[in-house]
Amino acid sequence: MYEYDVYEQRCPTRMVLERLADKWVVLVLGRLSEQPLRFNQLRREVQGVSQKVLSQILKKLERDGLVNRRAFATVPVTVEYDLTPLGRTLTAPLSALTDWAETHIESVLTAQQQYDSAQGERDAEEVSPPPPRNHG
Amino acid sequence: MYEYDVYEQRCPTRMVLERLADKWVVLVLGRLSEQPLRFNQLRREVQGVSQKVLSQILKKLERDGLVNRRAFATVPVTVEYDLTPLGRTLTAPLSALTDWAETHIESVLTAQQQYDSAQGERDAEEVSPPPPRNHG
DNA sequence: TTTTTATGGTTTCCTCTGGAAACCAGTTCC
DNA sequence: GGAACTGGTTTCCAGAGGAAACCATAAAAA
Repeated sequence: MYEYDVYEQRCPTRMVLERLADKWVVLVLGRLSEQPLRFNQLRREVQGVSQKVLSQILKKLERDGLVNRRAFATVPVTVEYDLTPLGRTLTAPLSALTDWAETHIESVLTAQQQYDSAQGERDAEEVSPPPPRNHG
Repeated sequence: MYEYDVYEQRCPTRMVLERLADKWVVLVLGRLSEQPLRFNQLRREVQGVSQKVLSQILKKLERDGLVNRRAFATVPVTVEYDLTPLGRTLTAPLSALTDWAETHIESVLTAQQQYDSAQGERDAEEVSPPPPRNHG
């Protein structure tokens, strides 16, 4: 509806897409969709995130209204993160992505092997002779 | 199935997710899902991509078996890109992402404004008194 | 004739982000 | 007296991304 279009460079929706289309964001929101987690729990679950990036991401997600941050006055301070109702509406779309990765990984690996092994043939690249249509 | 898990750092599915969870990849595949496009057509449609990044992405997507590249021996060479059957299985999951961005953009913008205007209050941050559970 | 436009890229340069690791404050465990 | 836990911030460096130039070729425009 309206004039929003992610393909336009300055559209706010583009900013949102840039936030979501990030490997760490997908993984963090995926874990939080299962249960609330604390900072270091998240860090261990999402293998490979640095502390810096994780805290940056959580801050941005909180600002976007996708993640909720609660601090408890325990001995070492306890901070718990969980999804907001808005963040929950992302669970299905994002898990569709990770699901796709896990179900089609074999096809992708096969394609990569074929591509790599056909390297020599592409060096003698053959272009199709007939022009498809004019382009001006 | 099996032992694939995107949350493990060295899992091949993680590599695939890293390819998909990229703003340019989402936009490129989104346009190609509508119709085959040539290089410069894509460049104009996906506003903001540099030529370098676009060619890098198309090469990787071709290697992953998601995109098909065909060259025609026209006067200036014509190169056409379109989705493979495997790439087509990504159309629904990816358009779910862009659709989310366009339908929830208002909520996100509102959340950002609230977050920014409540900046002063968070400087005097109040932690919840009761500890939720022990953590060791 | 010279300039401009188009094709599809590659290469160079520079900035900005991401990752690794150190550091910080406070308390409990050994 | 350290070591380890909590949740981060800061520093430093390498690598990725964006802007722009460059490449070859040909048609169209001036």
